[in-house]
Amino acid sequence: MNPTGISNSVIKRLPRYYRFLGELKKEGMTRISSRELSDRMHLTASQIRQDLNCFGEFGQQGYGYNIELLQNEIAKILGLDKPQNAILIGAGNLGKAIAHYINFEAKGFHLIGIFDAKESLVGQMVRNVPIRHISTLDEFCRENMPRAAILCIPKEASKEICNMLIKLGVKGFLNFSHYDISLDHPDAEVENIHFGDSLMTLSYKLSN
Amino acid sequence: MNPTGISNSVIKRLPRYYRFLGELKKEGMTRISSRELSDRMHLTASQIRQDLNCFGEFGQQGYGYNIELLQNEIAKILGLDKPQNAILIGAGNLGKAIAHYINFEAKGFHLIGIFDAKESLVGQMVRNVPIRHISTLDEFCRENMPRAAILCIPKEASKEICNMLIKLGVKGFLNFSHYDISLDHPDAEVENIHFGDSLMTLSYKLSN
DNA sequence: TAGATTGTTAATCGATTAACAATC
DNA sequence: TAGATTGTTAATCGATTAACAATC
Repeated sequence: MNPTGISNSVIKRLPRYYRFLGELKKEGMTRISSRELSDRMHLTASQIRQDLNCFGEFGQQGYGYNIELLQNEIAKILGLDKPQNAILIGAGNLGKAIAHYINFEAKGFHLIGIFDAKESLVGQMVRNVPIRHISTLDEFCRENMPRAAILCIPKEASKEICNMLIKLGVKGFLNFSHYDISLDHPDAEVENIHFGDSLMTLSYKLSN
Repeated sequence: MNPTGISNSVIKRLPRYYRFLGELKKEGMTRISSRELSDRMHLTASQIRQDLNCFGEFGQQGYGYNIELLQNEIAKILGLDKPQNAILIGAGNLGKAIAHYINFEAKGFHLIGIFDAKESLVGQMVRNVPIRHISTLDEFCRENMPRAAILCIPKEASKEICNMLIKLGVKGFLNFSHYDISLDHPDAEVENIHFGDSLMTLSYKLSN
């Protein structure tokens, strides 16, 4: 369970609902029942209704759910309507890929700065955001107060930078490094993405 | 539950055990009790013992676990000792980042090919693996029989390529695209990595 | 032998599914 | 009104935690 009282399992499913509803909208559909949505997403209708009812009553008996309306509600629940400032640390291949391909605005964030330790990268623009030198991070944060940081740097660097960012008021992390933020900072909100772990899990599944 | 009878929750924790044991080894430690490991990893000792006992009896009463031995056992369980051939589809920023930074050999795989639709990339080497044109994928697979594919391409392309790869004998996917492989191919092993979903989850946590 | 710590069973907790009355 | 489908409560299932006998 979370501070909000909603279980993590439910929250983790919300983005997928959001995506599916977006596709249905694109297909020109306007309403859908929990039953039909469950068929499409390969879940149970029960689960969908339970999940949604954590946040309110968005459907109508005998009718189902209005797709556009429901998608908007989920957007609000996820906070997509109030983007928060985020910075990206590390402009190597991975950092650049993130900066290039992720539509931050559509995911609830506003990318306001990119930082790297490599002088040669400083000044380059990625999607209208300039890469700055890591030595200017402190000052930048004091001025711009980002709420979230995306860590695309190695483990050792992450520990130090993360410590600093938390002192500067950063509350959440999208963490690509192997540094285990929560161990040192139990109150930080962290989403870990560990490619290596996913590969090993896949290896297990393919080996057994 | 899995074909192997081990629950997914357990399997997902194995890579983290593996990483922690590696660090303990680096620190020069040789043994550890479930209690001390649980303190370091912020889990319960019970859970650690339960998890490990799914696969065998690796500890000793009154002593604990031998770190090196346990790490090796987990490596075997994960299949890291028998690397499987994998190919990477899409050599944009993300694909390149993956090819550059991930130590495939250490994660149970052997990267044998990289493919892209962009002619200008063809022939470039990434870590000794040449980028090939996507039109040669079919032939390459027939000759080299890769077991796994990493999809770093957009949703639409993924659907088509994935279909083809499964026909060519690919069994597992590390999927960065929004194409929902399991819906069309229930028997494929899939690990999804959706940056966007993780960002939205983070947005939720920072908004509530 | 006494102390420590495992492997394993039993108890608890939480998440998912089923059922159904309420209602559009 | 009758049919459909929700919201919600109850039942089931699975995962985590606690307890403890076995044993090094």
